[in-house]
Amino acid sequence: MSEENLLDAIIAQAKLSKKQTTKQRKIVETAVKLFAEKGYANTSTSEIAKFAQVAEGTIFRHYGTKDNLLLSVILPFIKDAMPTMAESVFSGIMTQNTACFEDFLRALIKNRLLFIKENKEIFQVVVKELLYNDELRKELQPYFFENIMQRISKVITMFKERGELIDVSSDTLLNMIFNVVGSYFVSRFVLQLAYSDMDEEAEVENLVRFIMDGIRKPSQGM
Amino acid sequence: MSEENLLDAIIAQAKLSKKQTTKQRKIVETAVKLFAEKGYANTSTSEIAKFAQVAEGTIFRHYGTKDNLLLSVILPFIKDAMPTMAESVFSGIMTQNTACFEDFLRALIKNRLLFIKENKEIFQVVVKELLYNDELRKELQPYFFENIMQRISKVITMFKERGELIDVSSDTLLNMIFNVVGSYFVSRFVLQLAYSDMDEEAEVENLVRFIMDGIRKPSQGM
Amino acid sequence: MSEENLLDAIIAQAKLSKKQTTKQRKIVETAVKLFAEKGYANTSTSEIAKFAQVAEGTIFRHYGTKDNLLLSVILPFIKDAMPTMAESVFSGIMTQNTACFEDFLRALIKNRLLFIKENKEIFQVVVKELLYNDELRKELQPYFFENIMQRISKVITMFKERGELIDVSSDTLLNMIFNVVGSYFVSRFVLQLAYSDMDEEAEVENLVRFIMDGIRKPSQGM
Amino acid sequence: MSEENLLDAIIAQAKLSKKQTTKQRKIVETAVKLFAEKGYANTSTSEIAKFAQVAEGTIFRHYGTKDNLLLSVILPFIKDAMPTMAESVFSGIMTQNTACFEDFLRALIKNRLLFIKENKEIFQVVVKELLYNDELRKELQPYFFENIMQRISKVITMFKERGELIDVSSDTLLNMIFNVVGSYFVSRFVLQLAYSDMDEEAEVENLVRFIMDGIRKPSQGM
DNA sequence: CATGAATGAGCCTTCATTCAT
DNA sequence: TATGAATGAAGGCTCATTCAT
Repeated sequence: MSEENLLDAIIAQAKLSKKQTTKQRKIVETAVKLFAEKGYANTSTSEIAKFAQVAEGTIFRHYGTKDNLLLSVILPFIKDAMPTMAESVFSGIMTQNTACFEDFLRALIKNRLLFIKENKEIFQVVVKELLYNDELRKELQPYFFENIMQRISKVITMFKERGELIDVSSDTLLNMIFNVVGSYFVSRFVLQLAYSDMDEEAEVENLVRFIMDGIRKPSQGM
Repeated sequence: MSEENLLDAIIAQAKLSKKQTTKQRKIVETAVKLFAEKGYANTSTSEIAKFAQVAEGTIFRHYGTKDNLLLSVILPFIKDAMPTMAESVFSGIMTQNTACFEDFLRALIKNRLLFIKENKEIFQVVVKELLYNDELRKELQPYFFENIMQRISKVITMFKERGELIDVSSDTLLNMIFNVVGSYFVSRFVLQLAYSDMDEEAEVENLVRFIMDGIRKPSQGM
Repeated sequence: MSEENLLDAIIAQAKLSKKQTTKQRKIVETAVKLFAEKGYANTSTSEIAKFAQVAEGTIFRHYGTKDNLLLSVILPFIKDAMPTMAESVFSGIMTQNTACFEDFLRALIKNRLLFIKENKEIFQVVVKELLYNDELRKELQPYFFENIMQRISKVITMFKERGELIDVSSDTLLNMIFNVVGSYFVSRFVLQLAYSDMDEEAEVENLVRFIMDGIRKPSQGM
Repeated sequence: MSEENLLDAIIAQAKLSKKQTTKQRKIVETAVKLFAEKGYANTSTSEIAKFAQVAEGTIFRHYGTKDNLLLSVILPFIKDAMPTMAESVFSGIMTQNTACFEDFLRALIKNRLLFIKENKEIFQVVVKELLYNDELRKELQPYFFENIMQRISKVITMFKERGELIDVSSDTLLNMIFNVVGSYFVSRFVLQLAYSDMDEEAEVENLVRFIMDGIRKPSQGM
């Protein structure tokens, strides 16, 4: 889980992923499902092999180690989570419908919600392992900050300059937003708490509103 | 991790814990530390025995199974986290300084922050295992909701009736608050992200402010 | 030792046994020897592995559990002990040389004696475990009665109708015969008591004579 | 299970048994029950301690080892089984009602049946362990032969001289009788097979008749 | 005499990984 | 490339036995 540089791994991964055989795809799919269900540590390679209808040796022929299989599950997701967010999301979102920060926030949340809904199981794996596996977290953290956080940070700074946001450091603002949105995703898709009776649209709206305005009732007379 | 009722386990545990040996204490302490560091699944009983300077058999004489050792680590924390919160916190807080919901919220956060700071490692274990271990989560959830959530929910309802909070269901309000505060605790004590340059006092104040007022700058003229 | 049906186990076993590895054969051979020598409960899998010159894991790759290894030793013997006896023995014996019950009995004893002499060690294991292991006995008993006892019972009934045997229920007759023959096999092959100075031929003859005529000296004058 | 001489053990045992505390009796009673139920090898000392409501240490204070506890269970039974049989049975029986061997045999069987019925569980333990435990068997065998077999052998010889029994060596006769009677006891009290619908009286009578006369129907005309 | 905490060797089993086919 | 038999280290757990109290 440690050795070398993560980016190298990503690149190596990319190379391999070109010629993915049917069996390889089956292996990764099965691994995702099982890791999501029971966690990486509680899933054995023999189990993966059985459900993927593949010999156990085949897994190791392609991925070398179980750790590496985990990376092969997680990295493409991370790779996708970031640049997608970066490119299509930002530039795309920023230009048109984003008269104000609230619009940007709403668009961002909707965009990520869609992405995660389509990758629910991998999201579960990533969150669980990021929390559980210190090594992995340490490796991914800097990469994560540089790509996502900084980018959003810039947007926030921009809107702050426009005077739309309160006078708190951009990092702090970013953090608050990230926490609220992140904990929403986690409790919904990982913990799978069914607390709310709102529909999704309303939930997003509520999230946005909460972030923008908090919970205090505006004094009537004003 | 499944069988039986959790409350029974708690009771049984309480009974046993009366005559705790020095070795028993040592075992639990070591288990907490190692579980926090590397997670339950990645910590072996032989490792615990080694660091606790105890024969491996001794662990099983007292706790029967590794699973049960985990419970012996987690349950006292849970038991403390809830009633303490319930009693001392609520009644104590509610009477004096709680002219408004904001004061209640601030007191609550400070109180729990103190508690978690004093039990940092166990908190890590609890969070990690709650996320990682589905069985455990399912067992603890109802117990958790009934004790904590409902109680806070009542307070929220009360303040809503006083007209201090926006017109959103108490459950939703509770959730939003819980997410913000919870994710603060998690990212600070579990993920150990050192994002902020604020001191603790300021962080709490910022949290309270964020929950109450959001991030939108009040329009100047108003 | 309990779950499921024994016949299923036999069938599953049969399927697996098609492609038996050299190592597998070695494992079973060693297991038979050691179980016979010291009993199932006093033989460790590591010991079996050592003597079979196999990694301990190999045992479990093929047999899953120690219990299952025992079954893999016992079941083929049982399977062979019964149908063989049933078919070849009965029909074979019955037709030609069996003018009377005595001839049938003699042929049966000789046939089984041969079989057990060729499977002495497994016979020891079976007897010991059948006596020692209640679960196993309960599982095997019905199977045993239906296949062996009933079949012999029919023969006995037939000869009774011919008027060759005394007027006692067939079951009781069967039991007496089985006890005499069985205890002969057990004391000779399991307890390994060397009481007799007769040769085998004479022993069988004595057995037959005893069963047929008892020990009372015929009154001279008659 | 091996060291030293068995007779010494018996004597030592006798000494101890004089001042048997309540706890000691409880321990032996429990041990008998559990050994009978699940076999020596599958019964743990902690289990015995639990059911006997005694600390585990207490068992070892009195009996030193688990092996020795087994001996403490078995030896008194053996000691009783033999002399009792020897004295009261033989001399007692022989004089009065034993006009013929059949009477002697009947009396002997009835006497032992009574004894075993009163010591059913210990009998189970003895039989199972004698079969399972080679060491134990080797130790007890000579002792057994010298005390029981020889004594009965003399009686048989006597009746042979009277011309009541067929011309087969006394040892062989003894063996045949022992096998029939023994296997009856074992299948009834150890295997607990409920094959027969006769009452006990009839069963004994049948046993005697079988031993004396076999199963062949006497030819009518003679 | 009785206790029960403590021990550590040994047990059965799992599992990631290797390698000959 | 794919297989699956084989491995052996490591894991959780049991148990007879010891010993301080």
